[in-house]
Amino acid sequence: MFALIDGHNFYVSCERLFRPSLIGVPVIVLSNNDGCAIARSEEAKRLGVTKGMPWFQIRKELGNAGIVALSANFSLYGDLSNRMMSVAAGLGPTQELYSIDESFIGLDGMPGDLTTRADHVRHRIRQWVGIPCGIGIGTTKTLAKLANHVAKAADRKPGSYPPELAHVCNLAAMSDDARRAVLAATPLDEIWGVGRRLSEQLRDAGLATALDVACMDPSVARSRWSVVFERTVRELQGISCIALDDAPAPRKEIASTRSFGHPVQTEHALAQAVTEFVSRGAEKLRRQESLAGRLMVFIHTSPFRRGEPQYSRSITVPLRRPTSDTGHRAAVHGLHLIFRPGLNFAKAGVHLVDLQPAGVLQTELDLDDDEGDRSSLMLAMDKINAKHGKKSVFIASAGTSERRREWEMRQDLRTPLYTTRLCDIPIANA
DNA sequence: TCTGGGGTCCTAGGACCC
DNA sequence: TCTGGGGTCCTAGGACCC
Repeated sequence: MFALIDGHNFYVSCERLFRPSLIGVPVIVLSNNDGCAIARSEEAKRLGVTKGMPWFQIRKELGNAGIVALSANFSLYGDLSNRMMSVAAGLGPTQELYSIDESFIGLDGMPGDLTTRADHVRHRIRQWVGIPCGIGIGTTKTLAKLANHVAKAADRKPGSYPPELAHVCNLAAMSDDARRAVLAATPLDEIWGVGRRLSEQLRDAGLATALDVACMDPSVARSRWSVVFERTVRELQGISCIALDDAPAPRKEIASTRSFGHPVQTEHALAQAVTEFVSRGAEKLRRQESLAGRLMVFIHTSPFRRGEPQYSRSITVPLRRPTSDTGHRAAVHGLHLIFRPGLNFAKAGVHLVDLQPAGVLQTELDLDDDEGDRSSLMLAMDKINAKHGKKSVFIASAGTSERRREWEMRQDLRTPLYTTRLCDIPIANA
């Protein structure tokens, strides 16, 4: 038995916690670079702001609708997520942190009425952390996910589902008929694992609802589509195929990529950006105690600028030996091999791949090592940055603040780091 | 003028090697 | 006349998730 807890319009709820004046107002949170809407309040959704809608388009179409737009404040969301998840953990014996605003809870062996218990946890999160949540319960993760959707829709779209399913929806506690009715009222694209493409194909095949998928023959799902979809069908039938993952394996790949605030033409500016991406990736690498065996660099122009020449290339560079060194020059060398002058570059990034645990690396004789062992330097950097704030020390070739504006992203509308930076903590006046 | 970032998994073609 | 098969690596792209 599984529960899925999620925070409603999570980023918007985090912002409203510290600015109650935003309650009842259409609010959106923008992606990095203030590009497009990644979170929307209910009011903003009702105005017609769609998922991923570009900010310039929102302004053009809804400029005078009173929408408040904010730049993403991931330090704030991450901190509130930790608080929410630690309270959510009280629902059952095991927990999987699925995303910043969602968590699966394993409920096997829990005595008593799970619906009531879930409702208590929901209220506790609301009271202790301040984030409104919904909870879905089912015998498989896919059903718990679907139940979570029902809990949300029953509250917000009157008539979509029976109103008593709002906030907490326990599919496992329903009669077979009631559960079938819920599945029959759920459209294809609300099924976990069924995206835009697959739901199109399923519609063409004559299916319309989650109930239709649940009634499919799994072997047909497999032969006509894929093993992944077969698993989805079985999960909807109540056969658990996806286990709770409460101890996730270390990442297989670490990416650090950014769109630029302005088009970038020079190799010099790209090299600064790429250098910064490597340091960011290497920090994450050290945090999970891994080393990268290879590194991939890519650059590309903006696919949205139709009239302009397009260019997109990537290159994978093997590292002389696995490393998590912030200052690694391989990315800059790779960049040099794929760079072409005379283009407006819109985005670049670095993927660290072939990750392996740092512990098992055999030491070698450093007969021709040009960099030497810099692990203590990295340790010192991480400590300084942890104590004095991000980027207190950094690689100079990533550019100093004066000269990096050329590629740095726009983020003009960010709220303070209310909970993670001392000088940003709000002061309440008595 | 202005369109995110970070993941996983899968597929496919070409180069290269034996 | 008749021109293999299997493997790896690299690059590229698509589908899905949040």
